[in-house]
Amino acid sequence: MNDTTNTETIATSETMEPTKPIGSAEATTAKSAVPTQTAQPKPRVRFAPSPTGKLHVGGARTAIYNWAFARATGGTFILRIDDTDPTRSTEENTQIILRAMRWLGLDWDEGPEVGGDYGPYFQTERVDQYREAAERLVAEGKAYYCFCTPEQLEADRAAARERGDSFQGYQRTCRNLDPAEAQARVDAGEPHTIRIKVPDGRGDVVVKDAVHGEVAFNARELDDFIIFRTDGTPTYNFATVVDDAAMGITHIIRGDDHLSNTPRQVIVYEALGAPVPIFAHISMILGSDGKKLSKRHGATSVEEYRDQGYLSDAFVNYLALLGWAPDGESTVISRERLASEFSLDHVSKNPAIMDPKKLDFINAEYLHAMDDATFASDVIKPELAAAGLDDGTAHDDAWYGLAASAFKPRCTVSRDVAAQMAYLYTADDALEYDEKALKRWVNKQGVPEALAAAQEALAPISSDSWTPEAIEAALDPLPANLGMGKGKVFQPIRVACVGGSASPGIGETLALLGRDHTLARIANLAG
RNA sequence: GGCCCGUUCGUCUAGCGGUUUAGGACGCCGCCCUCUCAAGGCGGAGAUCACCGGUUCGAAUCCGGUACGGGCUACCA
Repeated sequence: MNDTTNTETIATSETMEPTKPIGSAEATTAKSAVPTQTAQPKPRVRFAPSPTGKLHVGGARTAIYNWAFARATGGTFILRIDDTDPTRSTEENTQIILRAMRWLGLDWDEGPEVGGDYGPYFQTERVDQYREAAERLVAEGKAYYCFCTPEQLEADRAAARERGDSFQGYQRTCRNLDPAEAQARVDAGEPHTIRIKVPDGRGDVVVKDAVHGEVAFNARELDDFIIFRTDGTPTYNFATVVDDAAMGITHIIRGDDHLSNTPRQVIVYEALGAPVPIFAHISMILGSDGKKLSKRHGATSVEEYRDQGYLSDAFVNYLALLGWAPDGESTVISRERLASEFSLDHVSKNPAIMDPKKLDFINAEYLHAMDDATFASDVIKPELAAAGLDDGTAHDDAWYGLAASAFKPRCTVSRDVAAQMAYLYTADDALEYDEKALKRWVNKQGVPEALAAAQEALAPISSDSWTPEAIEAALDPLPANLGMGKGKVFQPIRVACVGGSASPGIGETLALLGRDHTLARIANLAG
């Protein structure tokens, strides 16, 4: 019956008309519209995660590329939840994924919570469509019932292996069963699956891929794979295609672990009579050892990165550039640029190793680019609150602004800030001193004199004029007066006030600490 | 086993037959700034473009093979 004996490229970009749902408003208006051949249909892309776990970095990058492609081309970005695996899919995971998508700032035009003309957007709610499509294919002779048991299949496979056959797939045992007889067995309740029929004489299946070019597969290597299981549920390779066809998806951007499955899916598109989309298979993200990213390598889910204090913009920036480059120069690229310049032809083919150091660098760039007021309100206050140090009312805006300018350049990740500011919130007599700092700077000759001199110089400054400038002006003459180096004088003061040898400039540090705490702490150490 | 994909500094990449002594960024090292730690400025090391053959006047760039890595080959997605 199928005699398309050709070796043509089938996955051409031809007419990529989205199949509009019957009766939709657009479908009726489209009919009356003047036929414009030149109008390039807007791309429709989708991100279709399975809620079998959290959103991991690889999935996040796939989502970012889909989103960016849609935005850059004026297309539509669809979020669909592929929850056909009932044993592993959970509602909780769905929520985690939606939350992660929102945190990443990847707004979807159609999908859960926003709806759309091509819904529903959960595969479990579309099962009728899969059933209907499968039965239609059976009726048209493009698919058939298979009564082989798993044991039988396993035995066939083993036998093929024994024989040394290069093909170890399904032997097409049930392919030529008489349709009427098969139907009778089905009606009698015999357990069965439904398999797609790879057309006889089908030449090479050529997958048109925006990042890999054209990839040819010999159709004879393709299995008559199962599209419906014995339990009446559709398999991934079938459900996805039915959905993508029904939703009018024009470009499928996904992980390259799917590349080998693509010719099978192309067979389904053809059986369905649907246009074959353009594919873009992007590489995987690997851990530092070049192996698949896993817990061993550190954080793998986007929520872990969020919790560690990475900025959404920076995270998206980093992931976007892991495998895509607008040019050879840009390292920091705004979301706006990503959304306007992204293109599939600059996506690299090779797997990318996740580099936490570079993520840190980019995050720091974003942090440092914030103005002080924003850093204070968006980073310092929430972080201090989360650490239980300050509910945001302990100081006035000027103080938080000063803290921002003092600590901002010292942070690479938001969460750094609370740890760095902790000494500003401990009780004066509970301050812990770093052993090495004490040894190196405090237990030295001349230090008691220096601390006493500092106290004397600072005491006259009133709380009202306790500013970095005033403090520095007061302390500045001390080294010369004491005949000591600056470090010899300032470091003991620093250790006395913060407990360690690292902090922002002495003026800023003491200003943030406040007059009373400063004098008390110096007195404590001078003892 | 079969089929498919990939391979440029440690890492992410630019490069699409001559303009390349292979460019940028992270990281690393050094110098400057400096009261510490950062930040910032300047500079440096770092890639025989996996390997072997071929095409060409000329190849990182095109072709073939090899090696190594990865994927698919499931009634997983």
